[in-house]
Amino acid sequence: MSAWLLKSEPEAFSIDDLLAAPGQASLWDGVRNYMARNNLVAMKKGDRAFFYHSNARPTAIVGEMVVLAEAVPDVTAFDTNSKYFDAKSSPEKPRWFAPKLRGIRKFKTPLTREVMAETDLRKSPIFTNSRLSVIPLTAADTRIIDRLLKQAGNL
DNA sequence: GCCAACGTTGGC
DNA sequence: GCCAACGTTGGC
Repeated sequence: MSAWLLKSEPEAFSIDDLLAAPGQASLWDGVRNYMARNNLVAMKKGDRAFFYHSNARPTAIVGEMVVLAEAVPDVTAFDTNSKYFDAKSSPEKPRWFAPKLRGIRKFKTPLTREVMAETDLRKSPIFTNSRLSVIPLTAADTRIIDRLLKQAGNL
């Protein structure tokens, strides 16, 4: 089982939006970056995922999720009215995919980027590739995150 | 709001 | 296939 960090701008889709959705679940759609897509497709049912608020104050891990269903073609790419429309993706030959995530909890004390930067997480793509919106976490990364969350009383 | 870093596009 | 120009992301 793997763990992931998924970024979203809270103005577009926040942890509160996820927890308010039916079944506290939502497709993670609209991702239009190949590396991020490959990571979305690699996510397996039951994997852990951390919800990260980007372009926010503060930027932080704000909650925890679980992968409910593996990625299916992202239908927003087929919708000409969607801001995620992509003419190069079709139902016959989909280019973009979306897994389904379920929110488990929102953390009382978000784990800020600032705090993460003081640890070996500095070596993770969270810091070395800050533009990647779907990030695989190593077992070591996950241990650090769990430790920090525990310290802050979130787990 | 600025801008660095990075990804994508398109001319050649 | 290279690379300049351009667009976007996301930290600050």
